[in-house]
Amino acid sequence: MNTEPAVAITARRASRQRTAVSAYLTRRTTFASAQEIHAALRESGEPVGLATVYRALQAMVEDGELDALRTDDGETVYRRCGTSHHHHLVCRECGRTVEVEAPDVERWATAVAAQHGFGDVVHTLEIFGVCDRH
Amino acid sequence: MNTEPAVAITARRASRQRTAVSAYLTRRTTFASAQEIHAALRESGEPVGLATVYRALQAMVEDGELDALRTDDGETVYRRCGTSHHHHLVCRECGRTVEVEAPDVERWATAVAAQHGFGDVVHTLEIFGVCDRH
DNA sequence: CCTGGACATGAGAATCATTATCAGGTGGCC
DNA sequence: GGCCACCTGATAATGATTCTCATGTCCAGG
Ligand SMILES: [Mn+2]
Ligand SMILES: [Mn+2]
Ligand SMILES: [Zn+2]
Ligand SMILES: [Zn+2]
Repeated sequence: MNTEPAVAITARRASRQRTAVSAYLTRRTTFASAQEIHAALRESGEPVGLATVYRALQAMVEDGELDALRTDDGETVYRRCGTSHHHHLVCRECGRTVEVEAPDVERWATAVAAQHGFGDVVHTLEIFGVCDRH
Repeated sequence: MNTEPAVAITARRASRQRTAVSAYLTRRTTFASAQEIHAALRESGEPVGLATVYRALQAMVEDGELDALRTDDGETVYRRCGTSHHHHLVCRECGRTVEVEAPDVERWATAVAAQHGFGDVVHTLEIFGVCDRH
């Protein structure tokens, strides 16, 4: 009989590059794009190939270590976030980000979907504004 | 003295092409991408340049005639929508879309932003699921 | 420790949606 | 009809992301 898991658990291997990307996002508190991370690491003397940055970010998102969101100018940005479901309040000026929870909204989203006969529901919710440091 | 408005009011001129794009989105009930619209119009024998499709969509969004949203595979899709503020419940399988209003969520978003000292707030909220025709 | 081989890296090419160019067309007020 | 600001569309450019593939390197087993 087959004792293998249906989907192989992707074994990640340690490397200087992945560590560098991960460490960068630990230091950083705002969302950052792959390009930005690539430039910053190169700057700081620990160069990592751009493709590798993309791969590292992708892996970390899959592993639930990072949240990703697409800016309206088409870049995907990443941030180390808490593991429980939450949304973001982001400053357009400085990028300052607050994680917010919204149980009422979660309930509302589920309920309105059910009312219209929709199942298997997910939602996206982000709030953008200007923080009080401006 | 200067009697001109600070920003010129963009005068839109009528054209077969704009009419075709507009009409297509009136017929259609689900979100559609520029590429899709371009192909459909060519198919139906009223060809419109791709750049023109993009320009028409852009203008209609500016004029508040269309809602636009970015799919997670990076395409922007457009839909003729109601003019009052609302959000979307979209079927992943067939694209069926329901416009939903959520005054509680609006209030919550404003309140949570204010609590954290954020002003000039906007938010995005979309719900995706699978509708009951599947 | 050693080693095989699966996994990772990175330079560069490819992809693909979108935007910019620019030469030629046209709607609409006079 | 004529002017001309605006519009069109073929094509090139852009830019983020992904793919390729030859080369490097973890690390589980031995
Ligand atoms: Mn987060
Ligand atoms: Mn809408
Ligand atoms: Zn700020
Ligand atoms: Zn459906």
